[in-house]
Amino acid sequence: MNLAQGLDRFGLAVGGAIAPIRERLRPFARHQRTAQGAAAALGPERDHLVYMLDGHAKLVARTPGGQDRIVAFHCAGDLVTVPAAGLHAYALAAIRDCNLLAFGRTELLAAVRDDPAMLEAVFNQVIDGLERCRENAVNLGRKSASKRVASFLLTMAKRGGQGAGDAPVVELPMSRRDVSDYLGLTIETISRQISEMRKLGLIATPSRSRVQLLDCEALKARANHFAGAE
Amino acid sequence: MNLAQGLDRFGLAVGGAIAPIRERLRPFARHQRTAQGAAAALGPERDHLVYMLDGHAKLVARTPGGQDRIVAFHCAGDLVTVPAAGLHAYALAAIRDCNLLAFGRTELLAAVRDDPAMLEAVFNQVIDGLERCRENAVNLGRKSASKRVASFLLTMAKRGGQGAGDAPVVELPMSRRDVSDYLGLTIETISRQISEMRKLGLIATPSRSRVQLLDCEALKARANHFAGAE
DNA sequence: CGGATTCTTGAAAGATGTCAAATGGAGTGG
DNA sequence: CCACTCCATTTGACATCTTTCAAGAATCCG
Repeated sequence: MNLAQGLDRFGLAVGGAIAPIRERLRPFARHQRTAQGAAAALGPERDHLVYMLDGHAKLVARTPGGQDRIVAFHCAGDLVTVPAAGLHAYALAAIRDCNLLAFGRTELLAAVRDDPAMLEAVFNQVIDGLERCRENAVNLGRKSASKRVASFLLTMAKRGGQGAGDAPVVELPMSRRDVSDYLGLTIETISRQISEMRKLGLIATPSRSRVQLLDCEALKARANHFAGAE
Repeated sequence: MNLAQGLDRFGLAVGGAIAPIRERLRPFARHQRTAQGAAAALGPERDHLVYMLDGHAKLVARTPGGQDRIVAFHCAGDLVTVPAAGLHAYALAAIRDCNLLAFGRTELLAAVRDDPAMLEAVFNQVIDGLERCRENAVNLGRKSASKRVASFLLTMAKRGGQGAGDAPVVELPMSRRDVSDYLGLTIETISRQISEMRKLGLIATPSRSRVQLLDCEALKARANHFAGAE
């Protein structure tokens, strides 16, 4: 997804006109290019909102123990809320090269305050982020690894939009390590789950970073665990 | 915490004047009294924002499998974002009798749009909710039960504000079942953790719903697990 | 005071984590 | 274009932790 399309998503919710929006926001934002593997340069002392023009990124929380936990994955068009350093230090790290627009929380609000449609778009995106975080929390609270991984694949498929009808191919730009840090499992467990699903014929793995969902219904059943105890 | 104090929190962020705020919001809100054990009557078809005047509540996500997972606990002064029914059906259920102000997402935005301070207060509260959800997600992603429970107690202590200096007493208005649904553990595991911490002298349990934190530093160490692998 | 619910404790089974080694793919250089 | 090397991923065996199932104790409420 390119810059124009990225802004388009933002623009659609707002009401259409793309160029004017970008121009309005520019004075309040810092445009930033972040190379794969690097973290966006945001001061740790206050909240930020980052609009992703391009690329893929992960929001990482570093625990006091020094371990990294991934809180969210984001792609072009997302507005990412990056908390100031509190109990955990947060960083937005690029999985693939990224172009970002970084706002201070207060500044973004000031920028969109006078434009009701724009304000609503920002509000909606923040709430979207909250709802995704909640879905993630629900997923993490379920114990079994099989449900977490199946649910993860389905979520990525929905967001990726590679909806090739019956058997969509999902791009996983992040490493197994990232997936494990996101799902609260080890890379070995992830790998075992992937293998098991492949043996069961639920998925195929054409390449290291690609997964094809062969049987979405069965995956949903695996994720939701109908009927039985959860 | 009573109604005035509840609004006060909201009011403080806004800039002080309490009565006018309540009056301004009233036309857009539905005031609702929810008895202990009951769920707030919110239509499932759209997002809501609920301001808690009073009481304690839990935000529950019902999975397709029919199991309940608790996504957040809330008390007076909180602005709770309640998502429309999607993958999970959400409900705001009262742990103790509650007085609520329920807004549609769009209506609340319309109500505060013209008041910059008010708008910022709402924005802040939504982002607060997001950040708490993230902290929770980080906590859930950590494997060990001891860390989850220790972290939970510390979080509740910070929010409860019963800061009796060295050994704060934390009120846990929710049942063990609720805690287990929140932390993704079984009630037995919760109970065992509580017992172990008591044996270690980290906490005392004056009553079923009260926990006294005898050694906060040790609890923090237990929660964060300094140095060693996480 | 008594019943019922909630919480606690115990023992065994299952699942995931840990450690170690082998495999395979991706990219590099010849 | 092919071979080689490196590193992420996969697989295996075992230890550990949580769940499960079952029973007993404590607390709350009427």
